[in-house]
Order: sequence, then C-alpha cells, then structure tokens
Amino acid sequence: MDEENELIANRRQKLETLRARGEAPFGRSFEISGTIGEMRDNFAEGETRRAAGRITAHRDMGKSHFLDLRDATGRMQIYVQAKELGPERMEIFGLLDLGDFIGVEGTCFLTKTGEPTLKVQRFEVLAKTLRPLPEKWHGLTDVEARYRQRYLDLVTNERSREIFVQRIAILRETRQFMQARGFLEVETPMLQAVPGGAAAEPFRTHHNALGLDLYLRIAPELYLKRLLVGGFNKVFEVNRNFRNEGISRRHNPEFTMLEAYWAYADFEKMAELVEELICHLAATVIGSLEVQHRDAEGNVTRTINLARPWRRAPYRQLVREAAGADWFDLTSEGRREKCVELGVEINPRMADYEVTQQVFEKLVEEKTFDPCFVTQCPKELVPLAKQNLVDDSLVDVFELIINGQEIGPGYSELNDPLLQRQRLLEQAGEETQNLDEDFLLALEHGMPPAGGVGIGIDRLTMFLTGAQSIRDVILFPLLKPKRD
RNA sequence: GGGUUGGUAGCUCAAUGGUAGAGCAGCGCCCUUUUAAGGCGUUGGUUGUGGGUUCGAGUCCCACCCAACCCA
Repeated sequence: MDEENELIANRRQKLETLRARGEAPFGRSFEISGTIGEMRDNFAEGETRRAAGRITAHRDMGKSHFLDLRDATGRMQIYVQAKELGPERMEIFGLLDLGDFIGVEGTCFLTKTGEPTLKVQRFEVLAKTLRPLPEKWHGLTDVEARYRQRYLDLVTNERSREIFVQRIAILRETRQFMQARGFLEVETPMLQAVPGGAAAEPFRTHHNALGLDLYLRIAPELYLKRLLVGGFNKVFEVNRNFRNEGISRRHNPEFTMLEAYWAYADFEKMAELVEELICHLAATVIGSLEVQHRDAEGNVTRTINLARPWRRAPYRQLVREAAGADWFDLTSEGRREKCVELGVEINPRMADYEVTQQVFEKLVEEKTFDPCFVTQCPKELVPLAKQNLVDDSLVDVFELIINGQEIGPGYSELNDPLLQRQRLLEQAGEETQNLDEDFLLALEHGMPPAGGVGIGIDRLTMFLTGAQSIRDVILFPLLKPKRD
C-alpha cells in the first residue's frame, strides 16, 4: 500500500544489503539459554548466555551501543562494543533497526548503575522488520489500531499483554477446578441443525455435501443435557457461542461460555460451585479476593469484595429495595409513573414484567458490584427452568450479578419432557421447525434432575482484570473491515 | 438503527478560514557504562473518502467510511 514510504524503503534497502553481505535477514532456529524473564531471574555476572528477542530501544554512544532486547517475559539490556565485534560485524549491526528480531550470545555484567546487561560477543539477525513499531514512550494508544492490529498492542502495551495472560490463566484454572471436582470436559457441536438452548438470533451457514442449512450454536445446553441422559453425571464445556446481535462494550458476536451440568444437584448447589470457582480464580489469578479496578493513573476506581458467603436475595426483594416496598402493590399505571420519578426510562409498549425488569436492570443490576445471587426470578424471564414448588410464578434459578453485569445464570434444570415440549413450543411460537425434536426424544428416555450453570468467561475476565470493554479481553474482537 | 465525540507524518499530538508543525522514530555527523541517553543538522503529509461554499478549507456545509461512548 505505502510502498513508497521512505521508512519502509529504507528498511528494504537494509534487508538487501544484509543479503549482499551474506547475512540471512530471516534466520532459522536459535538456541537460547531461556526467556528474557528467566535470564533476568538467573542473572550471574561473568557467565555466558544466549538470548533472543526484538530490539526495542537503541542508545548509541558512538563506539558502543546499548540496546533493549525484549520478549513477552521482559526486557534485557545488551551492550555492543565496536572493539569486541570488529568492523565487519559492526557493519551488519549498523543495518539493524528497532523492531528487528536478533539472537545474541554474550557475557553477563552489571553496568555502573547496576543494570543487568549482556555484553555481546556474537549476534545474528533472526527477522528483519520492514515496518517501524509504534513509538517507545506513548506506545499504541489509538483504540481502533489496538483492536485491528492486536499484535502491535501486545508488543507495545504491557497492560494489554497482562490482561490476556490473565485470561489464559482463568481458562486454565477453570478447567483445572472443574476437573478436580469430577466434571468431565466435553465437546459438543458448534454446527447445529436446530439452534437451541437460548433465545438469540443465530448465524446461518450451509453444508455443501449434505445440502444442509446449519447454524452456529447459540448455546451448547441441549447437547450437554443429552449427555446427562447418556449417563455422564458431571459435564462441562468451555467454548465459543455465537449470537447474531449488536456489538457493545459488553457484547461480542462470538464469546466464551462455561456451561456445566451436575446430575442430582440443583441451582443452590450450582451457586455454591460458582462461588467456589470464582473465588478460586480470584485467588490464583489475581492473588486476592479483593479485586481492585484502577484508572490509567493507577488510582483505585472500584473494589469488588468476593469474600464468602455471597449475598443471595430474591428478585422481588431487590426490586422493592430499589423502587419502594409497595412496588408490587402498585397498579400498572402507578409503576409507570414511579419509573418517571426514579429516572428509569421505559417505553409504553412494555409489558408489566418488562417494566419491573427495566427497574431491576437500571437500579439493581447496574449498581451491584459485589457478587449477588438473584433468586426466585419471574418465570417469564427464564422459561426453561423448573418452577418453584411454593409459587409457580417463580422459577428455581439464580442470576449472578458482579460488577454491575450479569455473569451467568444457574438453573434447576427442567427434566419433564412433556413440560419441556410445552415450554419450547411457547418459545418457538409459529416457528415449530425450530423445535429440537431430537433433544425432546432424548429427554423422554429420562434425564436425571440436575443443576446447570453458564458463566460468561469474557465478562468474568472483565471484572477480574478491570477491563472496561469486552474488546479488551478478546484478542481479536469483531470489527468491520476498514475501507475508504 | 439514533445521538455525541473523534480520524492530521510510522507512532503520540499541535495548528482564529490565511505558508500544515512539534516530540519520538528515520537519515547524516559527534560521543566507550547509557537507559524516555545527550548534542548539532536534516528528510518525511492525497489532513479518513467524495462533493460543496470561499480569493483561500485540516478548520465551514453535505454525503459516505471507520472507531469510541451513550441510547434502542
């Protein structure tokens, strides 16, 4: 595109010169003593080490040079001296640029300011870069560029790298935790003929050889339940779901969910499991049950206290606390007037339960930062769970709220195949072809009562790391392709 | 989908409607323990895209593209 750019032309020229001097500009394997982080940890004056990384700074002193060599684990200063390398190698050295990958062999020493440094005896070029990296001090701050060219964000921004390392640890620890409790990790179809397990618009695709329209899954739920029918008592899956919806600070069309099902358990046992899981993650990944969010200056902006036991409160109680004890005694009209008073925006087409839900979202959910299991939700909101034994307008579920966001629901799963069919029919409305008959057939063969839970890993990562946007915890978030 | 803000050199940012600039990076020179090294000099621009107003547009107007935030 900008082939005539002087900076690029310059580097191409250097690349050709390297070739002409017999130095391969794109090297092959290079034996290293360890990562740069390990090298700093095991630094020993006088010993010889081999390191590899990118050149990220060059302080030119004339006959000697200090460079920063960097990999994902850290930075190591290297020292290049003309008299040590000789004029031929110095000429090659002069063809290096910031951003280039090199491999070096040298002796550990401390400078007079005490900086651990490698005095280079040998070096080779491992990869010549043709484009400059973002500037050393401010780095890459343009959000669009950070998402579109994540590799530059990762090279430049320590914080971004940290967040993704933490995300990886969250996934690893989640698997480890679930497996330690006897849950089997399973894989279920991403391509589904009937997209079920949630109310969401799916992505459509097509299998050519079978001439079959398929959907990317919106949830793995109906397959995981088939496994309960099949006799697996504890299963979980951590994987991608796809929902064809808008994009926002907290929504990406593909996102990662943990779903787990536990035979003979119920939503309360699932709540305990989730509490333990998230505390385990906070302890191992963050190192504390007090999760602190900070702004760019490092000031604490929010502290989330995960100390157990977590609050459990019925939906209606929380609404009453926020909107007045008499909320459920008000007329439909009265509630709408109250909303104006409370500053909660509603529209006239909303049903009564939706008005209440709006109040819940604005006045409860968005203001709840410490964990809270919201229980006894109205059944309109969650049509696929077991009804409460005492009050059949309620269902036996929890919705976990942390950091002002839904993290995930837990259910006492419906295992009555006839009731399940009825509910799915109500949900499908006209579109009965969206009924997963195969799933219902499985249920008719008997599914044990079970607790189920879904945890949004992206949102979980957001509150554990303090990331403000889901795009900051997804390596490659969906963006529109850039054109003019 | 609607509203607001933004898009200027590789990066970070300036520029009342009046010659598009700075720092870093680059290039040239000086310097053998620097670390945002320093000093002197210097190159680099289709101001997101396309129209319009104007003697003159980065700046004002219209349309479009992309992003962020808020709302639906």
